[in-house]
Amino acid sequence: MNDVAATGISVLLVDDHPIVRQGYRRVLESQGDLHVVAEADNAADAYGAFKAHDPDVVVLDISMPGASGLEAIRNIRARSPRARILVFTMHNEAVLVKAAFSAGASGFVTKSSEPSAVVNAIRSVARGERAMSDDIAHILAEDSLSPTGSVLDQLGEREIEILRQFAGGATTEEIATHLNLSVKTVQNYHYLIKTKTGARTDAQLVRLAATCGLTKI
Amino acid sequence: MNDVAATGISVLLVDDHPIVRQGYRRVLESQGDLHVVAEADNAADAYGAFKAHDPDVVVLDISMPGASGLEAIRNIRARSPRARILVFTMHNEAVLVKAAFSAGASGFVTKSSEPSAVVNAIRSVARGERAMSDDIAHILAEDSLSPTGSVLDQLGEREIEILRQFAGGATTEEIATHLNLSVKTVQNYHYLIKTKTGARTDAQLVRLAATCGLTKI
DNA sequence: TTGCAGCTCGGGCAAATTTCCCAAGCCGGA
DNA sequence: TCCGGCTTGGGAAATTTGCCCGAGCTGCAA
Repeated sequence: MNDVAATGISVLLVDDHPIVRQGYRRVLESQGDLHVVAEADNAADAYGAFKAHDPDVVVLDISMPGASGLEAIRNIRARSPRARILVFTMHNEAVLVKAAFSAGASGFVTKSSEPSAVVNAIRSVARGERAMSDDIAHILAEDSLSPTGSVLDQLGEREIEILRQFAGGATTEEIATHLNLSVKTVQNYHYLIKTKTGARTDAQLVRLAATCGLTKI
Repeated sequence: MNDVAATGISVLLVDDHPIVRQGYRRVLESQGDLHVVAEADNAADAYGAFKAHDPDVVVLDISMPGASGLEAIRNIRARSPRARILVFTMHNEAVLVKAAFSAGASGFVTKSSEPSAVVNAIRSVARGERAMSDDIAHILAEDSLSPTGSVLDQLGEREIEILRQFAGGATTEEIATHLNLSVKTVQNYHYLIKTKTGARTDAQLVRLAATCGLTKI
C-alpha cells in the first residue's frame, strides 16, 4: 500500500456506468489528495484492476449487472485481506448494508450523501477506519432497535439479489444468466421469496421490493 | 431561451443524488459549450428551477423517489411546451422509454452510454432534435411500436381497470371475480396489456402502472 | 471432533398459468 | 351498410408454479 500521507490516496472506481465513473473521477480528483488510478465496469474486472494497481481504496457500486457486487467484495478480500473497500450505492436497506460489511466492506455510503461526506468516507477508509454515511447509520440504528425487522431480513443474500433483479423487470432467464445459475434455481428462489414474504402475486413482490427500498420505480 | 450559438447550452440537472449531480456537472462543464445553470434533486423542485433559470435543456433522471419523473416531464411541458428534456437514467425498458417520450421528453439516454454520447445527445436536444442512445434505439426498434400516443392511451377502459387491479396485487381469479369475468378473459387481457405496452414481465407492468400514476406504491 | 442449522444450488413432476391464435357479439362512426 | 374497435371467451402448446426432494458448503456450538 502506498504511503498515504506522502502521495495521497489512490482509488479504484468500480461502477457500470461510464459517465458516472467519469463524474466521480472528476469530483474525487478535484480534492487534491484523491487520485483515481483505475476504473472497472463490472465485478469480474474489479479484482484484476485491484491487483494491477493496488489502490488504497476501492470505491464500488454493489448494484451492478451480472455478478453481485457482494461477490466482488468477497473476491477481492479473499485474495487481498488488506484491501479497503467503500461501498457506494443508491441502495439503503439495512440487510444490504449488513451483507456488505460482513462480506468485508470497510465503509458504506449512499449516493444521497453530500460529496463531502463521500470523500471523507474515502479518507476514513484509507486510514483503516470504518465509515458510513449518516443515513446508513440511522438505518442500522433503527434496524437494531426494531424487534420485528424488515421483511427483507428473512431473506438470504441470494434471495435479495434475485428479488432486486426480478422487481427491476428482469425475466427468470435473464436473472439466471446474470448470476450464472440455472433457470430452475432462479425459479425456486422466486417461489421461496414469495412464500417467505407472504406475497401471493408477482405484483405484490414488486411492491414489497419497492416499499423496502430495494427497487426504485 | 438563450442564444445557443453565442452563449453555449444551459442545462438544468435533475437527479436525486448530490454527488452524481456534481459528477455530471463537471463532465458537462468540461465540454466548454455546456453550462449547468441549476440543479434539482426531486421532481417537485424541477419545475421551479426550470422557471427560474429557463435552461436550454433539462437533463433528468426519471428514477427518483417519490413523485414520478414522468410527472415532472409532463409538469414542465404542460407549462412550457418549448422545454427540451433529456431523460438520463439507468433504466432501459421499452415501456419506460415510450412513456417518457409520450410524456414530452425530447431524448432518452442510458447511463451505460459513453460520456461523449451523452453530451452529443444534449447538443442534439438543444437544437430541437430528438435524441436517444444506441441501446435505446435498438430496444425501441425491436419493440416496433406505433409511435403515437401515451402508453396508457393504447389501452381500453377494461384493460386499464385490469392493469390497475393487477398492479395493486390482485390475482387473476380475484380480478375475474371483481369484474364478473371469466378467468380466461382476464388472462387474455393480461396478455394483451403486456403486448400493447411492450412489458416483458409482470414486474415491468407494475412499474409501468406505477410510473403512469395508475397505482401508488 | 462431531453434529446441527442454514444457505445455496438444482432435479422432478403435477397443476396452473401464460402465450398466442381464433371467433363472435356489440357499438359508434364513415 | 360496412369497417374497426372493444369486449368476451375457447383451444392448445409452451412455460411457470408449487412443493418436495437431496447434496454440498459454511459457520457455530457442544
